[in-house]
Amino acid sequence: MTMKPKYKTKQREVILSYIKQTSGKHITAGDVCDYFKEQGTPIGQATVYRQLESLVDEGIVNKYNIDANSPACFEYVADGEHDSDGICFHAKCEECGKLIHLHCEEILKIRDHLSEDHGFVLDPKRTVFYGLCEECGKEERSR
Amino acid sequence: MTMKPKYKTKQREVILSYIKQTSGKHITAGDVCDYFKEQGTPIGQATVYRQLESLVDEGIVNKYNIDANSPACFEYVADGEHDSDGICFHAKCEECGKLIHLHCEEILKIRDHLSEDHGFVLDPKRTVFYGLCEECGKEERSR
DNA sequence: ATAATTGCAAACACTTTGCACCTGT
DNA sequence: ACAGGTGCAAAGTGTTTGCAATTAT
Repeated sequence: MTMKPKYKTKQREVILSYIKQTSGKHITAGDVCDYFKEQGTPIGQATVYRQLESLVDEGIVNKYNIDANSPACFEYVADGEHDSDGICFHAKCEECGKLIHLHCEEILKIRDHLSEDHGFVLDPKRTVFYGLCEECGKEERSR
Repeated sequence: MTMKPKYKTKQREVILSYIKQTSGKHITAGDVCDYFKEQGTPIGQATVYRQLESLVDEGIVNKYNIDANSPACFEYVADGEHDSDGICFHAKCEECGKLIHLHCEEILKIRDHLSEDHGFVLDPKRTVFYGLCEECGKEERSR
């Protein structure tokens, strides 16, 4: 993984540029296709999937599988977070969809535990903690 | 959720019984279909999906969406664990696809941390740790 | 020149649905 | 009797793939 693309194509450029524009939001492969179709410069869906895949491999974009049967979400990795050795984890609220960035130390302990006791090398780029955020958790409890 | 089924059918009985037998393992809807086909008592896949769905609604079975593009996994909720908030976490190897069950205590700490320090209520059913398993991690390093 | 990328359409895998028939109550 | 369940086949989704044409180096 993390292999560089060989050629710099028009499609790659505009897809990356679009995904940068939408920083902070989650977009799906379909969103990308739709966007370029609307722009009058459609890109084949196979290309979109392939480019997104390689952007993920390169660590430029994160991919989240929210759940089976809903399309995968992609999100630009904020500048500065690249290659940061996985200091940033993400937690996503299942209720409101909010994405929380976890930069804290504690989280790293789980990584060490998995590594030491289970021999499992955790990949923070791909791992998302799902659950309920503070607000939504409160609502849930008050019901 | 947690609505009771109306009728007690043959299919429901045997599906539940099979899923109890496989406690501790993850099985897919396809596994269930295959099993009964091999037994010479096939059950329509629509029925399997529908019954699994209601077992999940009833809290008798847990469903895990490991990732898009691989089938959903089902697992019998061990007696006594019902409603117990789920003690089992999962780690999936990005390389070989192996799924590891994490039943250990340590993992629960992350849950407490997220809850106490971030107000985030982690959902173990939905959360999957991605990374490299022991074997694949070794291979990676030896390259 | 030649290796990679594109894009179409077809293939795929998993899951859901429509509907006529069967079963449990 | 009749609500509910079954099972087939068909439709739906999201994603991947084969391959000939195109493009970047």
